[in-house]
Amino acid sequence: MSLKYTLLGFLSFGPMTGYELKKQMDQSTQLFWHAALSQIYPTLKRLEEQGLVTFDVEPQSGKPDKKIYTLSEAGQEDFMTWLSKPVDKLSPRKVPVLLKLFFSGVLDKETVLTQLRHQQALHRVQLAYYEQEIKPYIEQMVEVTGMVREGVMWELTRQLGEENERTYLRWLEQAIETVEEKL
Amino acid sequence: MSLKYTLLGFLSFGPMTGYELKKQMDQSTQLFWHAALSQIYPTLKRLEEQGLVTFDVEPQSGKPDKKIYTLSEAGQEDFMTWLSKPVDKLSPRKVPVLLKLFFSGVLDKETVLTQLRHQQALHRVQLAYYEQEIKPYIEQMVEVTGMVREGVMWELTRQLGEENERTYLRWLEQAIETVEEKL
DNA sequence: ATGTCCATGTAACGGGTTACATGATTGC
DNA sequence: GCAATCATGTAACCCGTTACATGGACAT
Repeated sequence: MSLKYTLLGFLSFGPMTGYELKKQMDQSTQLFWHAALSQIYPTLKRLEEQGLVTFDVEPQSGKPDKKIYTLSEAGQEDFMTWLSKPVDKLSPRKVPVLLKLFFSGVLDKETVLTQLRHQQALHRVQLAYYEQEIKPYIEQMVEVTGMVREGVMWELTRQLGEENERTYLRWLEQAIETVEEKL
Repeated sequence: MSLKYTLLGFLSFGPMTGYELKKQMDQSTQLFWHAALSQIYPTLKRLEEQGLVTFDVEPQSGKPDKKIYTLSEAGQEDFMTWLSKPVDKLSPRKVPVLLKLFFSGVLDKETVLTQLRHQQALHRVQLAYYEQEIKPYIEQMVEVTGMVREGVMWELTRQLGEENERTYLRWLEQAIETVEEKL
């Protein structure tokens, strides 16, 4: 359901093609919402059928013609209604590693430590990504577009991501110690 | 795919019915893996067809007969193979609130603050749940079953959940301040 | 030569949710 | 009287992933 609003949301920033929407998502919301092109294209089609977006075709040679989507008035309204509504539930997560760790009491110490160290590597990369890629990207985006209010919210979501990674890394150190001692 | 291993995992603790498996999940893994009964029953059936579990029927009156599932040797093997394998990717998250906040630059200050305060309430409840329900539950479980090694891992996953909630709450306070000042 | 970027899509499949169906017992 | 607990399941649907298909431009 929320892919719909991701697309409407980005289109509220300006007209775009499906391909460009995908790139936008990859550079920003992919941390809390992502989708493949094979899901985006049919969804845009459906949104057009529902009258929430319209599109113009820009002919190209050698590539398929561009379909540039624009948010309609009905789409803008639908989007704003969704946006203003408070979220009343915590979103249930699915985290395969935690599931594995939950059952890892039967494993020997070394296998669990390997798993934890592996996670450390992954989360260090992710933290660096938040600090070194996303942060400047947002700053640049705000500068170029002048979207200051939006920038405040973008930066807030980025900060949560960064803090989550720090928490995870702190926990991993603690977890490694605990496993070394007690398992 | 991981529901399979959740079920095999709990069955590695001992024979159980589908209904009991659901209860186990609700009291422990639901924080990082959950499922409805309407998904659990067909999955158990499939696992039985694949020879990973077997079941005995315990007749009852007034209720459907109990189907008590037991992990087979093949199931045990499959489970252990999965368990030992390192997880090599971060699991992509989908967090509707963050998506909403990401696009909330167009909203007025008060609407965003309402959203954030609402989140505060939800996460305070969740934190209390980790501290006051899950923690004693794990302790009691270890005492009753003597599963000390497993208990170490259960407690570790709980601690991450708790820390995540604390991080979220800290971030919310910061976010509220930022929105009050800058939006 | 090989791979990535651009730009569109379809088809098959799998995972997961919601709704529906049955029916006795226990607690408020 | 009404909801929750126990205990099983099926059917329809939606969301999302993987694989497949096309084909030129440009970089390594």
